[in-house]
Amino acid sequence: MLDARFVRENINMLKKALEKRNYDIDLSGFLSLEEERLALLKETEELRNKRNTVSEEIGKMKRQGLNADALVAEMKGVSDRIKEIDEKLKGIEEKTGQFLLNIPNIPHESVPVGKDETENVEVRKWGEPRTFDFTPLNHWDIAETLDIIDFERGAKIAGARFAVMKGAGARLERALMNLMLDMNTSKGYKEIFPPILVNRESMTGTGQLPKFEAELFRVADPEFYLIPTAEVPVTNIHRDEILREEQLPIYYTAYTPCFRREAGSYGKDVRGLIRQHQFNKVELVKFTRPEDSYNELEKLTADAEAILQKLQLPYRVIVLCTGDMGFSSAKTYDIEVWLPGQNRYREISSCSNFEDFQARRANIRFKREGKKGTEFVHTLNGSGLAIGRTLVAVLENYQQKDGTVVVPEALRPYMGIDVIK
RNA sequence: GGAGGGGUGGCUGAGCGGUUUAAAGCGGCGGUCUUGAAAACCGUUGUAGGGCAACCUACCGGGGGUUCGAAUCCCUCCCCCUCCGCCA
Repeated sequence: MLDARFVRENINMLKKALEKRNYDIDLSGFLSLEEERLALLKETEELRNKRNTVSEEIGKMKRQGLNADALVAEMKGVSDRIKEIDEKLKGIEEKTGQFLLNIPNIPHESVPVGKDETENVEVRKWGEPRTFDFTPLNHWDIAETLDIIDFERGAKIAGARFAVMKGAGARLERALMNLMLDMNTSKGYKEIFPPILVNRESMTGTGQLPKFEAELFRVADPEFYLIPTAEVPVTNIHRDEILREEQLPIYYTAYTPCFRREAGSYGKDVRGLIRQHQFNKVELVKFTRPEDSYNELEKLTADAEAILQKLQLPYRVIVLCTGDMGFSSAKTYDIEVWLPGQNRYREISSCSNFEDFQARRANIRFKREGKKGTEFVHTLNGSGLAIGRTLVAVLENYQQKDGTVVVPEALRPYMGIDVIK
């Protein structure tokens, strides 16, 4: 969310930013609403001031046994007027609040301008895609032969976009989770295991609500939302808190299952593990001082990359252009891993700096040493990494001609075997 | 699921319709004293919005109501604690 005063004072800059992001939002109504709101605010505050002083006076008179009926009658009128104005204010604030909640973040100046994903820019590449002396298979074919992922039974038990992991498949899922958490915690990230059902306030705090309700699973009674990413519960750990400067930066890492409706993705990635309603992910979350956040974004991205390097999986890093960025983000790097079965790079991690966008919504502030007042922290997060997609990458990159899969060196202590057969 | 108790400033904890602009203590910060520290003593101590200076307004779990006036009374929702029941 952007600050109302900021929007008021930077309306032209905001217009340009929205154009770059392909957002068509009419800003003209906002300014007049704000004008009305501030005028009403001034009026009600003046009336309250009058009521406060006169009410005190009435109290004094009554204690002295004097008659205060005239003042009481007058204040009755003042109170009615206050009520009337507050009613109007509430209506206006409802409108401006909704308006602000639906404005996306402003892209950082270093983000390339572009209309959609075709204009994202590659930043770097790591590793050489392996050359095969046979035609590499898709992971679902590999998995079927090895009997380690069961899509049919996943569909029977739950539905489309669900899978059952079996034997070495289940073990591989767990091995990846442990490797990632071990690597992240060794770099100073504190391990968190949060609730995966959360309330409405938390979803609003990180920006999923109110705009993206259709992409979430919801439990009806009592009402909860299933998290689409650990970003939600972990960022909300510090909702409505004032942190001390010396606590920053805070690094958290969390494994959680993630749940996504994938509404509107019909026909996309219908086969395999790439796009599931339920998937596992290890997440990295940071809270930083504003002046540190872009440096921390580079470090966070590098920490996610380190896992792919450890697994010897080729990847590239791209910076998302203004037209392809997420709603809450000011800058996003996607890490894409090489998938021989699809002969292309696929997203395996998304690392973003939200600046103070989430912090303002979730009211996460900090106090500088020896300075008056508070400031919003900057929040960042990134996958480190999506486990299901990493498993796909391992299967496809380490497959052999005979249908078996070599276990990457780094995973052997966790798997207890060298080859999945 | 049943019964009861409770949510007040960084923490503990009073207040239960108008000298409370939220008492007191602890903690924090500044000062006096001291070679230094501790103790003692004095002062200070939240957040947000509006004017951006004095100042004003709001905030005692959230929302609504009664009243000239609400932390205090009423309604409603949420959360926490204790006991019973059930149960990983």
